[in-house]
Amino acid sequence: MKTETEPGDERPTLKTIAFLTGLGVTTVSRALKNGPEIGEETKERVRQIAKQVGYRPNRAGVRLRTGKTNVISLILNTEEGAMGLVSEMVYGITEALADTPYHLVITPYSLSDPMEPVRYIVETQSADGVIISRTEPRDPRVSYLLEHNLPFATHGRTDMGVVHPWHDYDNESYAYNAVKLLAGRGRKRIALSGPPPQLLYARHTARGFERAMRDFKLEIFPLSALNLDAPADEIRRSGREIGMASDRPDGIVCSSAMSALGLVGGLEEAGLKIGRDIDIVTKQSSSFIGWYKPEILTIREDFRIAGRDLAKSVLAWIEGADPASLQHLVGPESAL
Amino acid sequence: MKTETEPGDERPTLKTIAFLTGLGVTTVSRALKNGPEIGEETKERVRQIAKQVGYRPNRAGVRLRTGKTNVISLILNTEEGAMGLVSEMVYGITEALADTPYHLVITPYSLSDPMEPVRYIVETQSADGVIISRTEPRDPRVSYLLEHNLPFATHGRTDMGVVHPWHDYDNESYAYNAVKLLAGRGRKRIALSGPPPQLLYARHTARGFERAMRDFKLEIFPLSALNLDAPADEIRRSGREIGMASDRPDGIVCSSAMSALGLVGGLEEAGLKIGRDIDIVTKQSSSFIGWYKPEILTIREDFRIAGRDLAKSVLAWIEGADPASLQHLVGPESAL
DNA sequence: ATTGCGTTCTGTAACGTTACAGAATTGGAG
DNA sequence: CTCCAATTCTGTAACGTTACAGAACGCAAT
Repeated sequence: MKTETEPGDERPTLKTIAFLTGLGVTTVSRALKNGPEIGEETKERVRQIAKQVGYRPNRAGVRLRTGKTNVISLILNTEEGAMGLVSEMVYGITEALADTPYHLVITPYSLSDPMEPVRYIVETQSADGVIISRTEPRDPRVSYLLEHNLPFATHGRTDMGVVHPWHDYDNESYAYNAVKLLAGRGRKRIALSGPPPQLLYARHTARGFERAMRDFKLEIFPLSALNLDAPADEIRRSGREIGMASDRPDGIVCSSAMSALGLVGGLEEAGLKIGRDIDIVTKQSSSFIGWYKPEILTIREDFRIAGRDLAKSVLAWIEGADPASLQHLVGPESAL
Repeated sequence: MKTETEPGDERPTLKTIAFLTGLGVTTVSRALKNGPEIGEETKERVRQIAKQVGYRPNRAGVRLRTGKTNVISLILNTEEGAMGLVSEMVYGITEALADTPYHLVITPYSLSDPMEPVRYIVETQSADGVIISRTEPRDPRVSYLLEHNLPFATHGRTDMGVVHPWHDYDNESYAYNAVKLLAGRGRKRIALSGPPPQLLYARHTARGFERAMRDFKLEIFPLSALNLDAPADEIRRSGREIGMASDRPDGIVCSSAMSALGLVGGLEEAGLKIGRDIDIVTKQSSSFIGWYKPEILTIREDFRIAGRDLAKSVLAWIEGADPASLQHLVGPESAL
């Protein structure tokens, strides 16, 4: 016969439903998974009762039995300062995970050992998939995860002749469009304040910039030593110097809102008026630039879209999709 | 997706250690928990082997058996725009969780149903503790969690005659110090651009502001309709109007970096120079203000500390501490 | 000797789930 | 009527852990 009496007070389990329907636990389990060997009528009845008692599968039970964690892990470097990036990306990921059984867990790492969280996750099997930020051109985490068959997606491309899902902002297209914007406003001498040269997307940015400069027949104002990783006051000083130079540019393409702010600060110190004497274009991930200086031209980079896309790709890979089909280059103009 | 099963390739469990030591699984379990009924020598031997084989307890096993999830859930509103806040707080939390078995999972909610994630966590027992942001003076989530005996901590105080752990920035002290700063620079007519009045900390801010204004015998420039929730262009326009008023203030205390930027934009449009004609003080949670306008006076609000403190409080409550002892008001001057 | 007792260890069962092998019930086909 | 096969359901075992009730042992007190 069946089991003892059910108090009804506790969290409902398969057993509860089995008791209420008079079916076996196994049958209930199969029914809720819409298994083919269960009668349609029975399935419906089980589903009804399940909804009535508010059944929610116990994650620990599933995980113990099947090994499936229903967890996506976002690996974050806690030392990076990129403010808006993290929250927006997290929001995007949670959006993509909202109607799935997946949870998002944040796994931090310090620059002293970037491999640590990845190893932890693999060794303890604590996630079904991983999202990596701050991807490097040759990223050891990527090789490690591939070796251990753990699905993942990277924010930013790699350059190691290996295929995996990624999402990247189309910085080439950004730089091209930025120049185009400046050209449209009649600017002639343009400078580029790009990312640190060792990063892959510095190359993309430079390529788009140079292509546009050729296409629109503009003059490049060289700005070698300056990049986003420079300290605030240096960028600011650099802005002042640029502003005071006799052959100063009348347009600047900038790869981050932060450095744009620094430059603008310096340029204004030098007595220039943005929008009149010089135009500056920057990427913006949140709207705060508009709060202060609407004169700064902006092209959107949406990290929420990035998060959503990365999460979707990991899920797709988990479900067996071809990783080669999960690589997305998203430009300023496109919406996902 | 699955690799070949190699003999020593499996993840070690208690059974593995039991086999290696010749002990029973129970003994091994008790030994690793440093239980009193196990011989000291045995414990040491078990610990050694465990370390050797790299034993890590299986979370699903523990969770299924004991109900302990080792999860802290951070409940986030995905519609809020406060950029730096989230990432810094997340980092702070992960710091506090770093040397514990706890994981951080992000649970999002939309403004349309703030109770949803809290209910979910309680019903599915999916966390041992919860951290709540955007706390309201009378917060239904707080009552609900108290009712269901789930430990939690709130970012911001409540006003419902009920005791629970919280962490709050001392906005009264901030406003007082901000005025003091302006007074020290010889400013006489000060305006306050505070938080939306329905929020609890608007009251705190106003109190500190008014107290300082009395203490330093300054004149309040009234600024009724303006608060942080106003749209960007309105704040900007407001700044311009203030700047052009004949009785304009010579100092402004501002509750957020964003609105400070808007105001400064407007003031500069009106021809004022920050630091000469008028001084403006704002809270800053990241250093980006300094990137653009070093003339803006800033007082730090550290969300990383907030995250760390909140996480520590939740853990302490879980371990049985008195919630009344887990309430921290952190001012601009104090470090935790 | 027997009893009692503390110390140290052990086996069993259970948490909720699913894989698997098997059982009961149909409805035809022989 | 028997037999087969498809359909639908069931019980058992296992994932890794810990609570619990006990077992084996030495040792002291009766």
